[in-house]
Amino acid sequence: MGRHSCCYKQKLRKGLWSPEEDEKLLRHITKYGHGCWSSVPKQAGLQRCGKSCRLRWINYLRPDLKRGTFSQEEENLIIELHAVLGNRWSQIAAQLPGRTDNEIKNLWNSCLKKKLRQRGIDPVTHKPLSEVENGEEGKTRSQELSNELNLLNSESFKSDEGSYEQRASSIAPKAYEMEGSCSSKINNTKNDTNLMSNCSNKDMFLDSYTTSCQPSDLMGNYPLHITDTLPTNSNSCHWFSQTARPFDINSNSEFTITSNVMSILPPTTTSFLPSTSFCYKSSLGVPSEDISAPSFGLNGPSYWEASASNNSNGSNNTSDGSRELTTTSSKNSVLSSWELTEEAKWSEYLHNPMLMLAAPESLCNQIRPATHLIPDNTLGAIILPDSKNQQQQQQQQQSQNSCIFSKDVQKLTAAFGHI
DNA sequence: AATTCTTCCAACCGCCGAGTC
DNA sequence: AGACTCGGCGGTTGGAAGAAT
Repeated sequence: MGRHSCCYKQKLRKGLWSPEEDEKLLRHITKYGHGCWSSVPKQAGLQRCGKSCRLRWINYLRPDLKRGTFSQEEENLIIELHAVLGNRWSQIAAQLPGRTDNEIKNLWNSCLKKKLRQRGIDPVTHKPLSEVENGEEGKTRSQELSNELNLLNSESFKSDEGSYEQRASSIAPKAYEMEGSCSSKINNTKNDTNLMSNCSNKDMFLDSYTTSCQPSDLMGNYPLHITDTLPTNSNSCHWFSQTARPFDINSNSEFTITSNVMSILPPTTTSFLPSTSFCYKSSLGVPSEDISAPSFGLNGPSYWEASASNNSNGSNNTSDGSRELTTTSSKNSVLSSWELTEEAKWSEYLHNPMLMLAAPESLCNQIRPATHLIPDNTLGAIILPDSKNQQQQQQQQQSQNSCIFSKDVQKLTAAFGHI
């Protein structure tokens, strides 16, 4: 492999980033914004090329990144979107707030492709393997994708030809059927939300989109109780998506979330807001104040583990069955939020939305919104309910979203009194 | 315990389009 | 118009970590 041309000019570092480099880059961007990426390394005192800095920021340092494993809902959404968009990872990532195209691409290549094949579905065409092998397809995949793109870009598609789920289901019906696609997490819900049970896999999944995409959801009136639906697996830090609002706890001491479809609505927050994850406490009756504890969402490469306490469990269940508010790195190390080391503190702000909100205004203001990940409005509009007044609905939704955001901030302010 | 194999993912590479001069 | 820079994207790779032998 050759070195990128810009890296020939100077002797530039390659490979994994050290914590020191991360800190330099973070400090620089926090203070000055990234501006012109090519000038960032020089200004930040880094021996890296601008591209490398940009990539590092986008894929790792950005404060609005969601960490942790992908939920079943996210996986299903990726499959759906892939059926429509193909390998347009950046567009898929735009529908999954807090996820990067690189992450999604890796997930697809390492996991989802395999799963689809195991289910007898061709990961490229999203059709049954037998059908693909028989060569009965009249169209090539590229043709299909081209057609889909045209549809996506056409106004008629947006307004008249049905909602996204209808399109997706017509394009890739098989994708919904994988994994018993009613995600096991959902099906395991003790409370039996009824939202996603009692239906065929496909219907369940689609219904979850259709029914949840209602204005009321935007106001948090569509509570899917996730207390028992969240993964209790290995990596153990259970992350909320951008749509999860810790404030919902107040109602009944449980977190509630809206369904995944919220993820593909136009974003309502700026880049540093709670798209980052919250660790949660799963047991009932957790005082909401507990949530205010700063969770340290560092979930990075192994070198961070140097500052992490040695708890390989990661789940950290307590004797009473509740989970302590802990976080993990990707390697299952757990760093108690109360055991932060000095070297880790700077990144609290990065990875903890609560702290970020409480951070000095100057700090927040200086972080340039990650506009590259703001979902395209066109695509965002696709999943909105059919309506003659779609545009008006969009405006209303935006208004509502904005309203929600304002309320959330107000609640945060009230809760923490820091802002 | 040592070695080999497999998986996963962070990061790099090359290409492309847009913007500027 | 052509050269150049820059940002962005998708494909690919290298190596760390874990699993298997």
